[in-house]
Amino acid sequence: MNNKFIRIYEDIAGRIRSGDIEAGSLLQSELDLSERYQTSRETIRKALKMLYEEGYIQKIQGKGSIVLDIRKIDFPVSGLISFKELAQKMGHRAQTVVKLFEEQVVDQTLSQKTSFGLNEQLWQINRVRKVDGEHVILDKDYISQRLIPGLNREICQDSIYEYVEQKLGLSISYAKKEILVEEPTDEDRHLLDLEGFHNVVVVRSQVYLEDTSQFQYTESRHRPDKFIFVDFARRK
Amino acid sequence: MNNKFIRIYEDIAGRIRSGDIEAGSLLQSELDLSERYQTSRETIRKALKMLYEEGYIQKIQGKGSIVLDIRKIDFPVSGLISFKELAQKMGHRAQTVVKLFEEQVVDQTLSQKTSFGLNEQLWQINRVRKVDGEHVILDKDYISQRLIPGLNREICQDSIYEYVEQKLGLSISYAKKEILVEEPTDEDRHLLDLEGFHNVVVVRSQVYLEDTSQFQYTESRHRPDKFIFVDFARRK
DNA sequence: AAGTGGTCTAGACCACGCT
DNA sequence: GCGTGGTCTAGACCACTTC
Repeated sequence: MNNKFIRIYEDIAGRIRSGDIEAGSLLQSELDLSERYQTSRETIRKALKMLYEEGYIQKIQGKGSIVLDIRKIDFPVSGLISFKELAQKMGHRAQTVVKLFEEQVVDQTLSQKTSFGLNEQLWQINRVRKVDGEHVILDKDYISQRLIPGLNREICQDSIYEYVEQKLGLSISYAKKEILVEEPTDEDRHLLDLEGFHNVVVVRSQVYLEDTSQFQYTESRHRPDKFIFVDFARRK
Repeated sequence: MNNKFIRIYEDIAGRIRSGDIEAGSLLQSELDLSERYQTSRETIRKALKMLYEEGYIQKIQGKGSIVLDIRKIDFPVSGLISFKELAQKMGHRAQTVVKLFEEQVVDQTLSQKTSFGLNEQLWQINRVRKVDGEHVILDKDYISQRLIPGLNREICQDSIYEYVEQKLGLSISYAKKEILVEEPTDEDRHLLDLEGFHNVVVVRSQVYLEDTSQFQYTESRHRPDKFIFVDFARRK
C-alpha cells in the first residue's frame, strides 16, 4: 500500500486496540513520531487527525495526544455499513429472504419519496432479515438500474453493497439518513414477527456514489427491541 | 478572528448556503482559490476538507470539488447539541420544567449505569421538555459536581451547556451515544403525555470535556412520535 | 524556558479525468 | 497532454501547558 499516513494510522490504531498503547496515556510527541516513522511532521499530523476523527485519541495543545478508551466506541453500527458486514461483526446467525424483486418506473409519488428523478428505471426490492431465527427487519430498497445494472435475486440475497463495490468497481460515498418511530403497516405485521410491539423503527436513507449520483433509496423497518444505534459525536 | 482556513471555509460555506454557488456546480480549482484568497494551496485544502466533512462538497480527483445539495442536510440534530440550541433552530415554542434537583453519590449500580467512578459526587437532575404545549421528553442527567461546580435549578431550567461553556469556560468535546426503544416506566407514564404510545425512544449518552474527563451521563426519554434523528454519514 | 500541538508556506511529485 | 486533486516535505512561527 502506498499512503504513508494511512500505514502510520493503522499501526498506531492497531497498537491502541491491542492494548499495547494504554488508554489514558499520552502518545509520543509529533516530533518523536516523525523521527520514529522517518517522515515529516505534517504526515504524522495527518495520521493523528484520522485517529482523532475515529475516536482513538484526543489532542490537547501544549500537552499531547491522549489515548481514549476505545472499547466503548468499538461498535460502529453508525456510519455506512451493509447488513452483511454488520451481522458478521456482531457474530449473529443472520439470513436474508428476498420477498420481492421487480422493475419499477418512478412516478410523481415515488419521486417525492425517494428523491429519484421522474421516469428513472429502478429495481424495487423487499427483503426480510432474520436474526437468530426471528424476522426482525424489513428492507425496502429502490435502486437505479442505470447506475447499478445487472442486479438479480441472488445478489440481493447476498449483499448489494458487495456487488456494487467489488463487481461493478463503484465507490459508495455518503448517505443521508433519518430515523423515526412509526405505526406498523399491514405489510410489517405480515412479514415481521412483531409479537405485540406497537411500533417499528424506520430508517430512511438516500445513498450516493462518489460522483454524487444517488443510486439507492432504502426504508429499513426494524422491530423496536432489535434496534440499536450507536454514535460517536464531536462538538463543533 | 485568526485562522485563515476557517475564514475561507465560512466564506465558501456561506456562499453555498445562500445559493450564490449552485449545487451541482464545480468549485474553483485549489490553485485558483489559493490565488483568490492570497494563501497557499495547503491552507485552501484545509478549508475544503472542512467543507467536505460538513457535507458541503464532494471531491473527485482529477476533476474538482462538486457542490452538494445542502438543503437536505441542513438539519443537524445529529452531533452534539443542547435542547435549547435545537429548539431555537427548529423555531419551536419550547419549555423546560425541572422536576428534581438533588445531590447524589455514586454507588455500585449507578457506576455501572453512568460510567462514573465510585463515590464521585453528582448532581442528579430530572427535567421535562415541553414542545408546543406537550410533555414529550424526559431528561435524566447525572453531572459531576467536581467538574461542574455551582449548578442550580435556574441554570438547569435554562441551559446547562451554556453554563459549562460560557460561565465555566470549559469545552465540551465529544460524546458516546446509544439509541434504542424501550417500554415506558411508571415515571415516563407519569411525567410525559404518552397518549397511548407503548414505547419510548431512549438516548443514553456520556459526554466528555476536552481533557477527556466525563462530566455528564444523560438518559433522554422521548415520546416516539416526537423523535427524529438525522444523520449524514460517509463510507470509510 | 522548554516542549507540546496549531497554523501556514512554497514547492515537489504522483494519480486521475478529460478531451 | 493538461488540469485537477492527493501526498509529502522541511522549515517557520504561534499558542498553550508545564515546570
